[in-house]
Amino acid sequence: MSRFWRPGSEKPTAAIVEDEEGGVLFLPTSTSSSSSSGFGYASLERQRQLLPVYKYRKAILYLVERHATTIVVGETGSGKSTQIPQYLKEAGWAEGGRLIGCTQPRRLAVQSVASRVAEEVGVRLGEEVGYTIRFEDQTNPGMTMIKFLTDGVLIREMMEDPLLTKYSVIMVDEAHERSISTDMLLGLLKKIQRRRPDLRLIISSATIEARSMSTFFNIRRKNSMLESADRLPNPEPAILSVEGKGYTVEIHYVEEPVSDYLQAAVNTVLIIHEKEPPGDILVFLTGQDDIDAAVKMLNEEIQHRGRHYLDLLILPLYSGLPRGDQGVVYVVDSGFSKQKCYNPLSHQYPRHPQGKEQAELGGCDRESALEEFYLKEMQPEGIPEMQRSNLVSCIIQLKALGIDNILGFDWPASPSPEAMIRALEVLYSLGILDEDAKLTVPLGFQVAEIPLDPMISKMILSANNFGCSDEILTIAAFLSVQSVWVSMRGVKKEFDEAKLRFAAAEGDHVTFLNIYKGFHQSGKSSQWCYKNFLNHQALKKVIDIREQLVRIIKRFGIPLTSCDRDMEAVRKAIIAGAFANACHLEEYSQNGMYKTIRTSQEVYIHPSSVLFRL
DNA sequence: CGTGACTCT
Repeated sequence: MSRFWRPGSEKPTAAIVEDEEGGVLFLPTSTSSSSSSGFGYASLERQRQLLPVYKYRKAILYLVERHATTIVVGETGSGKSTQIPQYLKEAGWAEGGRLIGCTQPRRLAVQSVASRVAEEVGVRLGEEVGYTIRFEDQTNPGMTMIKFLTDGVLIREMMEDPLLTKYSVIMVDEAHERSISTDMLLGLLKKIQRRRPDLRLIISSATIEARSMSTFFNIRRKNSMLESADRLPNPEPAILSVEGKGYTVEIHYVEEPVSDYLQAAVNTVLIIHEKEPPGDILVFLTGQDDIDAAVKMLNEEIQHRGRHYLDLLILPLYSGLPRGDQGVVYVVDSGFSKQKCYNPLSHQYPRHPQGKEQAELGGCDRESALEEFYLKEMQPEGIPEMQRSNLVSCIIQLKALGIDNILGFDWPASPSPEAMIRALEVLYSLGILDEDAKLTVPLGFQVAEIPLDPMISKMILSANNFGCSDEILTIAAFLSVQSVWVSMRGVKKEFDEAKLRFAAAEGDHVTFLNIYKGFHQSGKSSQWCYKNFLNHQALKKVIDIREQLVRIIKRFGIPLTSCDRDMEAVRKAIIAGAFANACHLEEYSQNGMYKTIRTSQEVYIHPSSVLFRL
């Protein structure tokens, strides 16, 4: 390896341009804009050097040394996520037992980036290079130098260590996604920076939202600090733009809008398989049900077409599944994504969230009018999630970190006062906050420590009064996974029968207890799940969450007690947490209409409930 | 008779 630039040594000779906001902007010095496609069988080291980010190695290290915050803008594929942490380690940022942290919004990304980096560094995952996600800590204290983690885990770590003293640098990746936890993390890191001027932040983003990020992180230091200012990093953020992708991307558009986007995506996959050279194909769809449906459709096609379709291996990939291997060549992007939209007054999620009526689809050979549509009409980013979400969990976490003035918190995107007040109301009515909006003792602090929706946490803590913590922990774990039922297309009758085997007259919560019992008796068998139309993966997650909850309540000194068949106790505990959602049946309604007590909102029992039409 | 946005702790 050639020489590394170390912090404190002479600055690199790259083109530096002062930008209007006082940050430093590096422009690419290389004139060759050619991008190589594919890395062939080059060595790992050679592959690293071919990544676009490699040209900016010195610049990045220089900026991180000199600036408290560095904003790195670069397209997917530039190598930011895998390379920058390694550059930092090579430059000495992990020396003296310090950690280089790199956050990702999703668990899958944490695992795959971490294992790639471990491979490049040439170490076993979990040693010098590790990762932490919920239920899985692959780090070795005293040994780990680069640690990948979800931003949610880093926020949790702040409860133990509010200034994150173990970290010398924290890189927040995918900041352009503006997820609740990323935005919250950015706000908290800004606060930490005031107390820890030595901490370096790297904000990594795929889009030029860099300017607003830069304004957000621009902290004016007080005069009292001027004396030591020459030893401290510049508080004004630096912006660095990484040009290039590292591989070529050809984009093809459909010529006309398609009526069935799923069928169109499936057809495109078949065309690529038939006509293009071999390679893995990644298809982006909006959710688990569409993914499962597409897998089924493709497998049926393989059955029909036979022969040279038999080597087509169809694999689903979503959060609920274990990680699949990488190595993608073709991408089919349906252009649709699902978003939540929260109304603080009605507390409802609209069934059809805002979105484009027409989808784009890669795969055909010619450019078309739809390309223009794609470029003009499809917004790259929407309203940050923070501004369209229920803030109950978010507020309680900030409170637990000692941030009392929620309305005055410095958010990257401030939520509406209505949404904040609604969340404060709910927390107050649950007894989690007092009249001064402070966490109550012990309830509020305990709720903050439980990694669940505060309503469910309240349910758990109330269960102690009714002697049913055993049952309520099971119910809480079920309420924390998507759905334990597998999606059924075409086998409705058998599905309904399977469900009836577990159905309880008391409702869905008690039904969960029956499923849990059955799953345990089966020895957690996946065969048993398959027979009963249950999602094995989801039930294993229920077990994991339940185990985590058992550990937490034991720490609080709450015993695990069962009420046996006393479902009255279970119902009382549920109501203690969920009373804000109480409704009453409209007596004269023909169609089983209920109205919420709080706002007289019309509601109906969901068709997936065991109480539907009873 | 008739449905379920996606993450994260």
